[in-house]
Amino acid sequence: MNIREIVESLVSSAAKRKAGEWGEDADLPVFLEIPRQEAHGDFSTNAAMQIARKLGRKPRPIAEELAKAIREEDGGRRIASLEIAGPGFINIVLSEKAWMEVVAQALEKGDRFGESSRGAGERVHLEFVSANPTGPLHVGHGRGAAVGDALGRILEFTGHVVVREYYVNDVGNQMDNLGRSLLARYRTECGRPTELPEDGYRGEYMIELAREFRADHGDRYADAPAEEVLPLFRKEAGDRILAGIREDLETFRVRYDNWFPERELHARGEVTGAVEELRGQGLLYESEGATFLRSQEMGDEKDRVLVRADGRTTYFAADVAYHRHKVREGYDRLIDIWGADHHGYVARLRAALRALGGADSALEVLLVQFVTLVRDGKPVQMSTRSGEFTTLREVLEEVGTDAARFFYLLRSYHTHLDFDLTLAKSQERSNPVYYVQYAHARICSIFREAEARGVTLAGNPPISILTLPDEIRLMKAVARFPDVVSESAKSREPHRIPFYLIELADQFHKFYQNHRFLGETPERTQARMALARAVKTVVATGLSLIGVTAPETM
RNA sequence: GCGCCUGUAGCUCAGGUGGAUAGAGCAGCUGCCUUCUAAGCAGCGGGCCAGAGGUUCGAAUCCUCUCAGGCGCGCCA
Repeated sequence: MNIREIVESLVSSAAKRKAGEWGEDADLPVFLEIPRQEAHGDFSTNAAMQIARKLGRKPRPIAEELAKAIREEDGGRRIASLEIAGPGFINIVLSEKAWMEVVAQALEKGDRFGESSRGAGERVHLEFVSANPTGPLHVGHGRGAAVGDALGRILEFTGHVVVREYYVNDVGNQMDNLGRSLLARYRTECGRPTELPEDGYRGEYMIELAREFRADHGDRYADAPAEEVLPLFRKEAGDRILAGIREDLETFRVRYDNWFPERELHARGEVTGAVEELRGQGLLYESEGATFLRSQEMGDEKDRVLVRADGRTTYFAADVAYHRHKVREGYDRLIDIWGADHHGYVARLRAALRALGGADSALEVLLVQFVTLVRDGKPVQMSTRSGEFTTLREVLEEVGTDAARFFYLLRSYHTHLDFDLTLAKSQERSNPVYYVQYAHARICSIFREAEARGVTLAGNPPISILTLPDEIRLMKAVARFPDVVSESAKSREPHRIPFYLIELADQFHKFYQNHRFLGETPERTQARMALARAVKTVVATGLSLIGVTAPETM
C-alpha cells in the first residue's frame, strides 16, 4: 500500500467501527484528497460530511467522533495531528517520521518503488497504432504509439500481465490499391509513364519504393500484365512499408510482443467462423445480396455489413474476428487505442462483441485526439490528400525520441495536441523534458562530486535528522509517486506521470538552489545524499514508465 | 441533422468519488553564478473556468439547453 492508501484505510476502518454505533449507513467508501493548501494538512477527507448527510445529522459532531476514532486506529504511529475544519473536513497531518519511512522504503526498493499489485495479474491485451502498411507512420500515429507504449509500461508496473500487439491490415482494397500504385510508379520508373489509380497512394515514398523495387528486380515486370504481377507488387509494397514502420517504432523505443497479420485470420477461417457464429445467434440477415449484422438493436446507429454482395467479407468482419480471437486467447481485458477519427466504429464493434457472449464488457477503447505540429507559433501545414504529411520519422530526427515521447504524453489524450517543435528542441527551463532530465543529471553530478571527495553513501543513512520544511516537502513529493502511478494505471492516463515528474523536478531544483547536499556535517551529508538518491530513483523510474531516458550528464 | 472529443490567464495546458483562496509553463518585465551543472532559482503582472438555467451546505467538476472548434456518420480501412 502506498501512503495515501494506508491513511485511507485508517479512516475507513475507523468509520467502519463507528458505523456500529451510528448505523450501517455510516459505512461509506472513504476518499482522501491532497489539499491544495499546505495549511489544510497532508490529506483531507469529507467522510464526516458524507456520513452526516446519510444519517441526517450535523457534520461537525460526526467529524469530532470520527477524528477521535481515526486517532485511536493509528495509535500515534503516523498521524501527528487531526483538525476539523470548515463545514466538517477532517484535515490530517502526518508526522515527519511517516514521510521518512516512505523515503527509506524508496531507497530499499530502488527502481521497484512505486510498483503495485493492483492489477492482480489481470491479463491485458493492448492493441495500438495498427496503422495500415500503406504508408509511413505520421505524427498522429506517434501519439498513439507513445500513449500505448507508456500505458503498457505503467500497467506492467502495476501488476498487470500485458501483451502488446500491432494488428496488420495486410489484406483488402487498400492493399490492392497500394499494389497498383507501386506498379504504376514502377512502370514510370522503367520509362513507361503510367497514371496512378484514381485513389492511388501518391506520396513521395511510393516513388522511392518503386526505385528500390526496380533496383532489386530490374525492368522485368515493366510490360507484364497487371493482373499477373499484382500479387507480387502488393506483397512487396506491404512488406517494405511494414518494415519501415517497424524501424520507426524501434527508433521511437516502442516495443511489441506480437505483430498480428489480418491475413492469418482469413487463412484460419476465423473470419467466416465469426460470421457464422453471429448467424447462429440469429443476428444476421440478407439484404440486396449482402449480409448484415443487426447491430442497431445493440446500440449502434445502424446495421452493418459483414459480407459484401460480391461475397468478400468487410474490414469490420475481420475486426470482429480479431477481437473474438483475443477473447478466445483468454484475456481479461482488451484495450484498443485508436485515432479519434475511428470513434464511429466503437459502437459496432461493441455490438458484435456483445453478441459474441458479452465480451464487450472486457473492451476499452481509448480514442486519441489529433496532433498538430507547431513551429515558431504557427501550425505546420499537412495534407494527406497530396500525400505530403509529416512523418513520425521526421519529427524524431528533428527533436529526438526523448523529447517526442515526453511531448506526446504531456497532454491528456482526450484533447487535441499542439506539438510545439520549437519548444521540444529548446534546451532551457521552458522545455519540460530537459527540466526533468536535468534534475536526474544534477543528482548524478552530486554523487560524482561526492565520490571525488571520497564520500560514499553508507547503509542506514540518518534520514531522521532531515526535519527542515524544505526537506520534508521534498520527501512528500517522493512519497506521492506510487499513488500517481496507481492513478495513472487506473484511469489509463499516462500523462499524469510527466506532470508529476515536472513537479518533483521543480521541488528538487528549488531545494538544490537553497541547500547543499554535500559539505555540511558528515551526518547531514549522508542524510541528504540519501534523499537525493530517493529523488533520483523516482525520476529515473518515472521516466522509464514513459520510455524516456534518464541521462547521467547533460 | 445525429453522434464522439474539446472549450480554464494573451498562447499551450493541468486540475484522482463535487470541497476550502482555480494552478503550471510559455510570452513580457526585474534580480541571482569565486559554490554539488545557470539546461537552474527568486520576484512582478495577468481569470465572468465559453454562455444560460438547474441539482446542494458547496460546482471548473454532475444534469439540461445554447454557442464555438475538431472529428465521424461507406458493401473504405
